[in-house]
Amino acid sequence: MTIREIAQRAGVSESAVSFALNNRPGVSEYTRRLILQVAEEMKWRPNSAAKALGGAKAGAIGLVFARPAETLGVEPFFLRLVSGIQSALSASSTALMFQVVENVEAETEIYRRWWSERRVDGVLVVDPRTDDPRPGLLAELGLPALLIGGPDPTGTLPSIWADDARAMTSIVEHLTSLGHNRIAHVAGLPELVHTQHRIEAFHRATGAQSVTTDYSDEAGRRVTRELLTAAEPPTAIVYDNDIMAVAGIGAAAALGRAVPADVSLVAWDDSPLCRLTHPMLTALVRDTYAFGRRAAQRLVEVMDGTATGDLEDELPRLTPRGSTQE
Amino acid sequence: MTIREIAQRAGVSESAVSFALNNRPGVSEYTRRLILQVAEEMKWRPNSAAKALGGAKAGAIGLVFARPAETLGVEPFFLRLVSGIQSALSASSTALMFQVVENVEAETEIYRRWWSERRVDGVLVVDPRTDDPRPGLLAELGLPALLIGGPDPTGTLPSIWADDARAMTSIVEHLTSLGHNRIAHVAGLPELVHTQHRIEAFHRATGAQSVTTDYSDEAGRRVTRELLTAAEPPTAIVYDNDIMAVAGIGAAAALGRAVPADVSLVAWDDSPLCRLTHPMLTALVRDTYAFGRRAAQRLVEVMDGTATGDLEDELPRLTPRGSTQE
DNA sequence: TTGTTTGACTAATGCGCTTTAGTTTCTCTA
DNA sequence: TAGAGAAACTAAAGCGCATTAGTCAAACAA
Repeated sequence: MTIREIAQRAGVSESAVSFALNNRPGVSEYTRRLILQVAEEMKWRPNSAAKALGGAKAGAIGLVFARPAETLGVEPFFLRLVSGIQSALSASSTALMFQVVENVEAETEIYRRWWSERRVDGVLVVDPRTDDPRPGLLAELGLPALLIGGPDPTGTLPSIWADDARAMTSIVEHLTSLGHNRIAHVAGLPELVHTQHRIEAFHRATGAQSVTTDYSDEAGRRVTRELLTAAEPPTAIVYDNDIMAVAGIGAAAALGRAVPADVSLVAWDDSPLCRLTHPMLTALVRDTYAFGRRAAQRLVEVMDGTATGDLEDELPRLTPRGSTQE
Repeated sequence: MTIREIAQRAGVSESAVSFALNNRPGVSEYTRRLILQVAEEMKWRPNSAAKALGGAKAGAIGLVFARPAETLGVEPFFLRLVSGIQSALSASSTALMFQVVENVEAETEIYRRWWSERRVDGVLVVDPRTDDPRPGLLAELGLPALLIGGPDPTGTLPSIWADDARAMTSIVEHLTSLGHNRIAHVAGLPELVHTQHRIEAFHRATGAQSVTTDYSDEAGRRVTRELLTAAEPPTAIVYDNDIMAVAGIGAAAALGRAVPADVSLVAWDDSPLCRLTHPMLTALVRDTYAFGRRAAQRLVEVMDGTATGDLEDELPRLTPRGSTQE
């Protein structure tokens, strides 16, 4: 199935076919229709390699997740994000190259490889970090990129982000409006920028310090136990992901504390997990699918130069369920 | 960074460079080393499009997940599998094209597209079904494929599979050895082949019928409630995934039934979820990472013709925890 | 009528690589 | 020492497409 066969069948030159298929001037309306019809009949599809070779476009974007193997894949976040990304990509029939690696170093290596092999036209970068080597590298390589999850502290890459600080403020406000004044925050990985934002916003709103963790259920359990057995235990706890919140609800039960009577719990990020507990977990809901979709759209715009700078996504909203009260 | 520049720098022809870089005969050892050194210095990487265009190999394999948007991504299965696949692929520097779609029809469309655009050299197919349109299509297209999760009922595609029937038997044996004789099985989607295998094995071992569901927490809760409030409630329940088992443990608690004193529960597939409950869930553990790895290796072998037919993976093993007893 | 412009189309080139067909040099054998 | 054969290397073609530079005829202006 090549362009040449179409040309033969239609009795025109290869160039005419190329013009017709790409909606370029140079063929009459009649010939264009004829060619399109023949191509349709033959179920022709452009060979992506040939296209990429000539036009210098790969027709694909890349996404890398850097996670240690053991923390892989508890969160529904990924699939939703990927799924949203693809919903935007399918319009421009762009493919997604996806890779899971152990750490950020491996991630940068993938970027180098993809770009030098011209496998992708751009990449989506997730989980911005403090002292992140990726923006610098990507700028140096000239590989178009969009940072998902926060304005680039170095100001190098364009980004799309949700306002974690305001979201944290809204959680704290919800809790204080319920009468809580001793609130704790079980944060995630300290090296992530959005963790910093949450911690700072939490500090501004409550004056209290957060505890950082590795997002694991184990950490959620341990920190909850420590908090609840302290001299002045908090009356409300905010967890940076759903896994820790679920672990926390278990730890509270094991200590004989009633949720929400003795302590209220809030999970950052909703998932079916939050509805599996008793009581169900109050959660901060984000539309990750839509987020991924918008991110991909924005990357496409960045790639063809029609957009630069940062784009703020909609604010996550709190969905109160049984785990908060008082 | 093209092969031509390397040729110029090294003072040889482009062909010589190509021979050297691909370890083909036709250049002396001395020249080969020289060329490799120059390539190394210039940090050259082959342009994947050019390579694909000439050699008709895309250097990538494909993986499609067909899931309705709302059931996306609670399971850790996916990232683990992908991660394992990539660990095998990185050796041959093959890329992974990944796509999430709504249903099997969309999945077949992706296969058509990928193959006609020559974006992939082969695909991994997951979740074999009864009346599955995919093996037929893939055979017709001539797109190399490996079925993950069960021998192809039509005998068309080579596959890699774990023995679900024997695994089910081992679970039932474990439960009967604990003294249980009224066992129920909350199965997953009835159209999946492995569900059928489990149901049949369960029937052979116990004489009882299974209940099929959509894997959701909601279904797990509902079925558990129905089972436990029946005239002769089971003393043990086997769930086809972890989500339903967790929902089940909640439903049992809501009905005032103690686990494992009143009813024992077993989850098919382990995950951190199973350790979040009280008591922790006895689970059937599979090494999904290794499974993915082996699957990718096998697909590579299938693609270059060194392997055909089915490959049985290791048997999942039961890890008893607090939820089974008596 | 002649020259110019425009539209429709074709020929030819190149993208970066692999591969086949040649060419040259060197080594071995009789 | 001539001839054959192998080894090392080069030249050239081709993969499928996009793109640029032509070609040719019809339509237009002077």
